[in-house]
Amino acid sequence: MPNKKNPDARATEDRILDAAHNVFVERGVAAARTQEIADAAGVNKALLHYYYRTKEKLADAVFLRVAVTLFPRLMGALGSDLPLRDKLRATIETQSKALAAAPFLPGYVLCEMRSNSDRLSKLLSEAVPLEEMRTTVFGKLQTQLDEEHAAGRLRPTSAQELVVALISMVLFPHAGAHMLEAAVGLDDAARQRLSAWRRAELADFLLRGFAPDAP
Amino acid sequence: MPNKKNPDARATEDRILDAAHNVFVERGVAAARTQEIADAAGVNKALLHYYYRTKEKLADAVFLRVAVTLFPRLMGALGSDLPLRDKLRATIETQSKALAAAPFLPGYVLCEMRSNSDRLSKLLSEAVPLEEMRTTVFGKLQTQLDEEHAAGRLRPTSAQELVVALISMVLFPHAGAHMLEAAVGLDDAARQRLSAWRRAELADFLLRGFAPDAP
DNA sequence: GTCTATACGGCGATAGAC
DNA sequence: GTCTATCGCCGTATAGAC
Repeated sequence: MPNKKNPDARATEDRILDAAHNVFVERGVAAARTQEIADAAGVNKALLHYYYRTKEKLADAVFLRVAVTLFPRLMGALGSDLPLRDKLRATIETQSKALAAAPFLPGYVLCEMRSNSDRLSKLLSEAVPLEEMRTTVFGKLQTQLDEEHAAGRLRPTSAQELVVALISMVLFPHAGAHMLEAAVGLDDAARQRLSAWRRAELADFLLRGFAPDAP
Repeated sequence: MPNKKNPDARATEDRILDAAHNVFVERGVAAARTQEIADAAGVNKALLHYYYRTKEKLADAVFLRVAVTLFPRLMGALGSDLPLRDKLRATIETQSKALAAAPFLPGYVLCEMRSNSDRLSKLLSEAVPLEEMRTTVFGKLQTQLDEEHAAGRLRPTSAQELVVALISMVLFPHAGAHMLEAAVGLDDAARQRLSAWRRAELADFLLRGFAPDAP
């Protein structure tokens, strides 16, 4: 609630959050310095304390905002009522667009969850109904996969298996960008070509992969 | 070279390196505390300085030992003279075995390279002939892919594309273990099932994926 | 080579004025 | 709500004895 001293206090809190987001995503929370965040937000360190109490709580706020955006987006696409192929294409398309806008988010989420999985997953599960969404989404998807199997178009396939394959191929080239650049020379241009390929081909690629042997 | 004070000085240096390895892999370098490393090695903090001067140099030593082990292992399998399908299977098999022994290494490498890619990739490229290995390995692989294409068994496929797909599907379930656990409920048991599936099926899965459309 | 003890610096947190 | 100033801790680095 703005007061007379600053009619736009909300904006400050948000500027801090945005600044923290940028610094945390770039450096990782552990290596990030609160001073750098304050500078980026154009405020004093003391204000971070005023709004967020501690660096950890600030990190939680940043993480939560990201996760609460990304997770439902993924689940929404996977849980739609589209037929299987369209659903895969839609999911890949949403993810690709999100990645084009923020290519480093997956790496950030991955790295932070790696060292703080307990705290962060608890945090996330308090904000969104993780379990419920998973059960309904995966339930529906599994039914589709079973139908495709019955129709002879897929081998027996678990929804989890398919989703992990999809996520791996979509996120890893970005999450592991630096690693892949060193290991296989995957530069920016190549990554963009790969992204274009995924949007056009990945759904069918996966369906071929899970298709039964030709008789 | 051991002296009379400690006939086994080399062992101390190695114990420190191993302890640092464990702590760095678990916490990430930025969040790791030298005290914890010293404790784990059963020595005093001062000895870390004696052998490695700074925490950063110690981190470099740990990273380098890991990277120098993993990278040639991958390239060795990919650069062998086996026919395509066997080569893929062999690569997957080596990687799977390495992952079974050290499931968290990919996440460690990924996260460290994420915030220190310049320093670390320079370090790595001074220790192993990155470029050369890549060119020969990818050259040979590309030839194989071209032959398969000419024989009508594959669509036009770039070696990089194939290798990135392979690495993504093998490493991501481990590197992003915590993230995937939260997002899709992938627990230890499921991860093991997935690993078994990869060893048995992934090579053929990829080959089907890159196969041409049925006529 | 290994230890004890300490110096040094920086970061997160906070008090208090405005 | 925002700032200046400062505290207190903790981690790294180092000196020096053995």
